[in-house]
Amino acid sequence: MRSVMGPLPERGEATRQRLIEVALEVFGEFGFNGASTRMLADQAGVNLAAIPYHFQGKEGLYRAAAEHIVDRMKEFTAPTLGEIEQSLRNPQLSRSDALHLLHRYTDMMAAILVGSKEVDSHCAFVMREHLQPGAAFDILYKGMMRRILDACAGLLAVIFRQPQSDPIINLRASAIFGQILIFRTSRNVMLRRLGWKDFSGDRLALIQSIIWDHVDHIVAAKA
Amino acid sequence: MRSVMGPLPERGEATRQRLIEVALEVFGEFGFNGASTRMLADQAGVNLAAIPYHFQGKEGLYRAAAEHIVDRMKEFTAPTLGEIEQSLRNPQLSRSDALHLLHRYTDMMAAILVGSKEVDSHCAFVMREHLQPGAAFDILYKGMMRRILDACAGLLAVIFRQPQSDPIINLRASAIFGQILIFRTSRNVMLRRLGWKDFSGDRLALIQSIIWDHVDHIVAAKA
DNA sequence: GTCTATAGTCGGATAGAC
DNA sequence: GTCTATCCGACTATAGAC
Repeated sequence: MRSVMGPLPERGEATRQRLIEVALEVFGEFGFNGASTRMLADQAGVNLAAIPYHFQGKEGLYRAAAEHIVDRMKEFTAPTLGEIEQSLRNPQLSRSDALHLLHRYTDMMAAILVGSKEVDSHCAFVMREHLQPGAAFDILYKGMMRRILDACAGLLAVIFRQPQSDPIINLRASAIFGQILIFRTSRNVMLRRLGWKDFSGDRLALIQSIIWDHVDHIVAAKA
Repeated sequence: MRSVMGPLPERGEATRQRLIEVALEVFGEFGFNGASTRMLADQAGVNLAAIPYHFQGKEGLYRAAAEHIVDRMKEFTAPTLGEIEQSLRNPQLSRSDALHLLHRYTDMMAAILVGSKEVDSHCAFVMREHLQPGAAFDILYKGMMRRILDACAGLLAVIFRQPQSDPIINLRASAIFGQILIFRTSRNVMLRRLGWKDFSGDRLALIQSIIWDHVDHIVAAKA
C-alpha cells in the first residue's frame, strides 16, 4: 500500500515538470513581473511553497523555463543547423549548395517562428527577454540565438565570398532574419491588418515563399 | 506675493508633463507591471497622489504616455509619410518615383528605429505593447503603426503593379519592415555579436545602405 | 515532498488637511 | 493642486506540521 510508504519518489520530479510547463505559458504571456507565483502554482496544480523548494524562488523557475526553451528549440533546429554547420566546415562548399541550405534554413525558421502555435508562449518569452535582458538572456543567447545567427552568417559568408567575421555579413544575416522574425514580434499587428486569425496551413507556405523570394533576390546578384 | 494666492494655475500642467516624460522612460524600461507608481512619482519629483488625480490611475498615465509617443512619432515621420501619401493619391505615379520614395522611407525608418537614442524608451514601450497588446495597443496601432505600414504597402503596390489590398503586398511590406525593425527588437543581441556599443554615426549609415541594397534587389526584378 | 499558516514587504488608491 | 497618512490587497518567501 502506497499510503504507508510516503510520497512516491517521482512526485517531486512530476511537480518540477508541471511547474516548468506552466511557467513557459504564464511567463510568456505576462512576463516575469506580470506573472505571480500564485498563478504559477495554481495553474500547475501544485502548492505555492513548491516553487522556492524546487527552484530556490521565482527567478530560479524563470531560468529553468529558459533552459527548457533552449532544449526544445534544439530539437526543432538540430537537424538543419547540424547539417549547415557540417557543410560550413567543408572549405569547398559551393555557392549553390550554400544557397540551397539557406533556403532550407529560412523555411525551417519560418515554420518555427511563424507557423508553430505550440511554441507561441516560448517565443513571447524569448522576445521579452530580448527586449529587456534579464536573468535568462545569457541562457537563451548562448544556448540558441548565437547558433541560429551564426548558421545564417556562415552561409552568407560563402555566398558573398566574404569572411564570416565581416560586420556586413552579420548585418545582412540579421536583416534577413528580421524578415522572418517580424511575423512573430508583430504578429498581432499583421493578423489585424490582414484580417486573419492565424498563420497556419497555406498561409505559412505563402509567407515562406515570399521570404525566400526576397532572400533569393538579395543573394542572387552575388551568386 | 504668490504664497497667498495658492499654487500657480500652470503647476498642474507642469506636473502632468513631468509625469508623462518619466512614464515614457520608466514604462519603456520596466514595462507596465514592472514600473511602480512610486518609481514614477519619485523620478518625476511629484507626489504619489498626483497620478490618480491627473490620470485616474496608473493605467491612465500609461495611455497618456502612448498618446505622447504617437504625437512625437508623427513629428518625425510626417514629412516623408505625408509626401508618400500625397504621391500615392496620384494614379500616374511612376515606378521609378515609387522606388525613390521607398528608398527615402527605409532610410527614415532606419534612422528613427535604429539610430535614434532619444526614442530608445519609446521603442521599448511600443515593442512591449506589440508583444502583449494591452490598454495602449489601439492608440499605437491606429495612431502610427497602421499609417507606417500602409505607406510601405502603397509603394509596393505601385512597384509590383498589384492592388494594395492584396495580402501578398502586405506580407512583402511586413517582411521589408522587419529588416529594419529587427535592429530595434534584437538590438541587444546584435550589439553583442558585433561587439558594438551602439548603432550611431557611420554604423547607422552602413545599416541603411545594407537595408536599401536588400530592398532594391527585392523590388528591382519587378520594376 | 507536500501542505497550511503566516510573516514581512510592497503594490495602487484614497481621505482629508493645507 | 499638492501633500501626509493610511487602508487594503497582493506579493514572495518561510516555518513547521504531516
